[in-house]
Amino acid sequence: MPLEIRPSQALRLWRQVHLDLVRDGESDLSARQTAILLTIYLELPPHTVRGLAAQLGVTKPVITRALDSMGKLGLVTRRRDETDRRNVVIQRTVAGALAVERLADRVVERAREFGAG
Amino acid sequence: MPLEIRPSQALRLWRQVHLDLVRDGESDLSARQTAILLTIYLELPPHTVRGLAAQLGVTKPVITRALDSMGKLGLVTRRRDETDRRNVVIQRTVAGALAVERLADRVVERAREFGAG
DNA sequence: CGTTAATGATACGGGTCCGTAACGATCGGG
DNA sequence: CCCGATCGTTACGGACCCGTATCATTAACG
Repeated sequence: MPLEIRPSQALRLWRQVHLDLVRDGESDLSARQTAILLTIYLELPPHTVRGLAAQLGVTKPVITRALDSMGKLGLVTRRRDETDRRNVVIQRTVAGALAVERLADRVVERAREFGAG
Repeated sequence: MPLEIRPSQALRLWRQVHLDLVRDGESDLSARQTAILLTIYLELPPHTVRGLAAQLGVTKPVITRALDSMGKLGLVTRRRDETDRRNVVIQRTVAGALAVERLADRVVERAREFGAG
């Protein structure tokens, strides 16, 4: 059972959530960072720098830097893979899970406000 | 009749659309710019720098610069208000309307793909 | 008029992000 | 054992964005 949504509803939803993010000062995350964060929290582990770069279609430094900044915010953590020490495994954090959950609630909340548009 | 959407659906939708934007290189727009663009195309004109700044809760230079860059991309245009030449009226463009429409279709398309999640 | 208020644009210093290229660490196969 | 391949990181130069402060232009009003 697909999720039915009209173009005008989609646009109003997109605008309102972005307005919320800007106003609450949570617009620190770029589109890339958002995609990375949600991939980490929605897709099955393990997540590596290379894997994320491939999924997003960007270069590895982009992932490394995004992990740096999101790590500073406490949203993710890195750990060396002991079975193959070349790899780095990206791990979730409590703060990151909360941030993702907050975003979901925001979208759900704003969607509910919109009647037939 | 509100738009019913579950948190997990919201997150998958948010992730997938952001992934699309990143992969197609349309992630040039920051969260602020997205909010500005959609405000211009969804809310009733006229739009001024000051009005947009107030709606977003940001300073005027943010709007000026966003209009500069979005103007370079052809998404919006500025015109002096002849009745009060201090004001600048932000106007829509064909390219901007197409970009907004494309975003809407993207969201609708991705939403449709998601079953009960 | 002249003064005050308001609008949008600009200058500046600081921060972040980008892609390319190079690097050190680690694995694996001959 | 060593050499190539792979992984993630860092260096570099350039571009963009931010907020504060300031500016020129225009309007409003005494």
